[in-house]
Amino acid sequence: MLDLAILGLLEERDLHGYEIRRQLREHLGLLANVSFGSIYPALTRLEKSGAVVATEGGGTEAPGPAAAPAPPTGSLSGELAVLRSRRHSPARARRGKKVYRITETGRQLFAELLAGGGATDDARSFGLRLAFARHLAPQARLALLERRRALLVQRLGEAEEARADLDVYARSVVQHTADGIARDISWLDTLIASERDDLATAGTEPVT
Amino acid sequence: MLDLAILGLLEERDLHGYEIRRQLREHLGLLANVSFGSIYPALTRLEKSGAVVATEGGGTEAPGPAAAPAPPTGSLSGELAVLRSRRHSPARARRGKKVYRITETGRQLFAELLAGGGATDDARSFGLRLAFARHLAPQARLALLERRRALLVQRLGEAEEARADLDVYARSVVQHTADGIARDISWLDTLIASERDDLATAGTEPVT
DNA sequence: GGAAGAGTATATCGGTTCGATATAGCGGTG
DNA sequence: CACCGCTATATCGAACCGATATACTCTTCC
Repeated sequence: MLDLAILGLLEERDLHGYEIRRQLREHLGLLANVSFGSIYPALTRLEKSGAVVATEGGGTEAPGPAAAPAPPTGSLSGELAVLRSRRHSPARARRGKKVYRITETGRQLFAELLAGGGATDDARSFGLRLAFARHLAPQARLALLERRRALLVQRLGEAEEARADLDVYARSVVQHTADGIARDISWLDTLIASERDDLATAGTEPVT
Repeated sequence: MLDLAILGLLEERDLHGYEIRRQLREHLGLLANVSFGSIYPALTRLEKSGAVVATEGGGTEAPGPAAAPAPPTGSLSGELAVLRSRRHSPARARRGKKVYRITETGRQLFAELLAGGGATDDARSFGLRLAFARHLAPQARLALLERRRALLVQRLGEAEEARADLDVYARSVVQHTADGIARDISWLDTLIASERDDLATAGTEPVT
């Protein structure tokens, strides 16, 4: 689900496809190494479903190397300005750069995906969800962590049942993977403890 | 690349689709949790390319050399299924059960995939390759491990470059992932050392 | 000054995998 | 004997990837 990742980035600023990919690779490269063959179809998809809108931005923005296409905070007027400039100066606009903005529908979808909506159990989805967990309510965050923990514990149990007649290499791979899951679980434990701590102190000491 | 996994299993005994899935889940469940939606197309694919042949139904064993579908030592359910089906439905083999056998072409393909033929860099492919590494020549095994190690070291380096302005959650995920890669590397180191050791003792002490 | 190359940007194609679903024979149990 | 769960094969749509095509812009070097 890279819809989640895209919406998460758009939640902070408007971006175009190329920038989205760069940000993902730069910040979450180990977690989500996405290709254009995924990004652009995903954006089209999201646009079709109304979660984002594309503004044909030919914006004469600062052409610096790190030029973030984020418009000034006056969002509506910015949008109009872009449209107007597009209308008035036709041809240029560096080959139809499409800047995407998240909509209200998109924010709802994001919240739903984040909370575990179209729940896919793979590590990447979870990692992505957790990476955007600051957009989640504290108790939802805790629920996410605990759901993940329960899943991993179950998986580990199933794996332990049938550790069978494997040769050295296969056994080593399986053992290493299992160790990795155990490590994930104890990592989750520290996160869960920290969350609980936050909840408790927020509850008992509302004033600092 | 689950072609690799399928061929690897068929390398040992003839199997049908359902059994292949079960074996994969049972033995390598953490590594390759495959669904039927992948298995059957893959088998069709492999059959079309001549890597495997399908023999309709239960009976008719051992016309070819050495590849009897049921060696008596295993006590595996596949064996039992074959025996059961043979006992209860002699000629018809319950709704066209297709048993697949690997061909010489298939063995070549397997060797090629194992050595890193259609090289995909994901963890699963590598895990699968290593799990079947006993079919590999010692130096090819070593090369596989070292290639993987180099890749992971590079990835880790790239990730370290850009550890930037992330909030607690995103940073935790990224850090945890990076730690996992570091752990993978040191695991590979022990495997590499072990392989080198084997090579050395095999070289200097050809007689045990 | 202009050719070459690197970087920015969007898009499509074929192929693989997944999850869900359909179908159907079979064994055992209430 | 009717039902349930297991065995077994198969297909569908959607998602993702890697490769590839296209085209514009900016810098660099001769």
